[in-house]
Amino acid sequence: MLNNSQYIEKLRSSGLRPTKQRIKICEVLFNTEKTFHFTINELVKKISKSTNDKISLATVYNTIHAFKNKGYLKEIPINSDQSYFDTNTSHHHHFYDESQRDLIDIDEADVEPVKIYTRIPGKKIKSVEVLVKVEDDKS
Amino acid sequence: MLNNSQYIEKLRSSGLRPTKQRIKICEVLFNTEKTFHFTINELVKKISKSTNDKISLATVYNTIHAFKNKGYLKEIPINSDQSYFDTNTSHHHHFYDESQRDLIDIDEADVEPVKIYTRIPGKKIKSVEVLVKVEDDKS
DNA sequence: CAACAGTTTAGAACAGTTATAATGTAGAAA
DNA sequence: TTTCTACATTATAACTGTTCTAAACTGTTG
Ligand SMILES: [Mn+2]
Ligand SMILES: [Mn+2]
Ligand SMILES: [Zn+2]
Ligand SMILES: [Zn+2]
Repeated sequence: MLNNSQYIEKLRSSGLRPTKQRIKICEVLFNTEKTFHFTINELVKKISKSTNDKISLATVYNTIHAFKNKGYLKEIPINSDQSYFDTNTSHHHHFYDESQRDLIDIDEADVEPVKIYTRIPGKKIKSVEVLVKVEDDKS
Repeated sequence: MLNNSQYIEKLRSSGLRPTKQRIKICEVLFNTEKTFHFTINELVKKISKSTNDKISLATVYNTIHAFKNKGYLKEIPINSDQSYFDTNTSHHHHFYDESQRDLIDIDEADVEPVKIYTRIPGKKIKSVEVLVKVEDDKS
């Protein structure tokens, strides 16, 4: 739940001018009670529903990538079909429901911190992500 | 390190007839000292190097997918650029070197088993995968 | 060996993503 | 406020990895 001047700040700090298209994208992404996961296609649909103006795909991709680079969005690797993004940028893990093709957050407190007893010389750890794939109980 | 009759068995049990193209693919995949990770593109290059016959892309994709479905290969979710596969089908985790775009196995013994204290009603866990992204130490 | 079901293949089609270049606009300067 | 310019938007083309197609080919079975 943010107001316009906060969107403008988010855009400026991502190196983007605050245009009306980008502010609309911000509203859809950040003016929500809860964080959520999305594909670009789903986001574009959400945007069309919430405005009469049409925003081009290129603008959506550009804005999403700028936010991702700035750390205002995370990309979640699921498979190679399409990109999944997350408006929850805190450190957390995921269930992936393969039947529903649905990503679900796992609260940080619900996962024992992952301990890794080996390193790669000359490399430092950037992130540790756990993906728990689930399916219908009966199947 | 397997012999031809073992490849034939792998193919048959995957629902595929043992043709010479598919046996060549088996050799490249399974006739190695160590397991390895690959993209389809890398695999096709490896195949061309090890034979004079050309094997079509469609045959490679079909065979890889049959092996994946049967569990003789695993797909590792990294990003949406392309699919990464693994001839190591045992339960293990990965480092992903973002500078080198390189996947590296983490030995099962080098990761504390991941404990998850929450479940999704009606769903059962299919897999738990840890991806540790690393980058050059200086950067 | 004949017959057929399954296989290979080149290339087309497709989907997601990125690039292009003409037109439009935000914001700064005058 | 008007003018100017760097940056943004857009439609659409290009690109890339993957899947599909349909004709030619081959392994297998009788
Ligand atoms: Mn996939
Ligand atoms: Mn990506
Ligand atoms: Zn999440
Ligand atoms: Zn591996």
